[in-house]
Amino acid sequence: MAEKRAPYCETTVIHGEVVDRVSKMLMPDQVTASIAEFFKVFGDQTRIRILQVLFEEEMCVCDIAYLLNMSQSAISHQLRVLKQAGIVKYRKDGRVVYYSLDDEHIQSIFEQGYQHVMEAKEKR
Amino acid sequence: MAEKRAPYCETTVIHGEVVDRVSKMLMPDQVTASIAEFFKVFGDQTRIRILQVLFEEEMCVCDIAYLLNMSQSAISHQLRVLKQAGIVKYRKDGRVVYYSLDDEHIQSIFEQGYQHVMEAKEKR
DNA sequence: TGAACATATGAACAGATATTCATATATTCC
DNA sequence: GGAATATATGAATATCTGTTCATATGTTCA
Repeated sequence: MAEKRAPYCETTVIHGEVVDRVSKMLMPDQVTASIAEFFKVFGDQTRIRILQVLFEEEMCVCDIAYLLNMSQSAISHQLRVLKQAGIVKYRKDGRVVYYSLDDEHIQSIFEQGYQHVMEAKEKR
Repeated sequence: MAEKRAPYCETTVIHGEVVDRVSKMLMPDQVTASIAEFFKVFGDQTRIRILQVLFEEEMCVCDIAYLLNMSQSAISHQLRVLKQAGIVKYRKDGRVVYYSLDDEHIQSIFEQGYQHVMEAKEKR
């Protein structure tokens, strides 16, 4: 049984056994923080649009900016976020920098998000 | 060929053919916005921790707050976000409200995030 | 070497977001 | 009915985040 109360909900543990059992299965905070950090990258429309473009083809910064009708700077900033998350990689050819996907799982995750959105649409 | 330039990168379309082809495959903004909105929900550690708890078992607000050592209010606010995103559902039993998962795909998406994080760890 | 150009980056600002605090709502039990 | 309790919610606040703007970096080409 849970012996002590946290600073909150101090009056009673409503379901002590359940709490005890699940508390043993919790991931370290470091892991849950990393997972949240990873998904945060997908939680921005600009980055989703960039990824969608890169699913189709490797592409340079200027062309992405043109396609999405956004500033080169904005795209460059977001590509850095994607790069730091290990989601895209780049290669240089002269002064042109080509970005492409760096993780096979990304497309699958993306598609599951797309599916969820589409199913939610049907329900309405 | 792309005929006009966007307000940005006005000088040249670097790869006109690529841009033209991909531009025809872009999803509507409404869709990419929804996808980003969906993933945004996973982009918060508290919500990730709540989901992890609910993977194990249906649970009431007070117990979740206790388990995660957070205020009842904070948990309640986040459960609302999860509910509005169609990720969790609830049932009432007296004054106790039990939350559980409302989408089978969620666990799969979560696990892919977990895998990515773990693989990223190995690479270091 | 210098002009042109593709990209990167730091600072600043505006808008979004998570938690706290106070309080409302709704249910149970005496 | 009234006290206790589980949850929900609105407002306020502090922090985070995305874009813009100005500028730096690095490459090409004349």
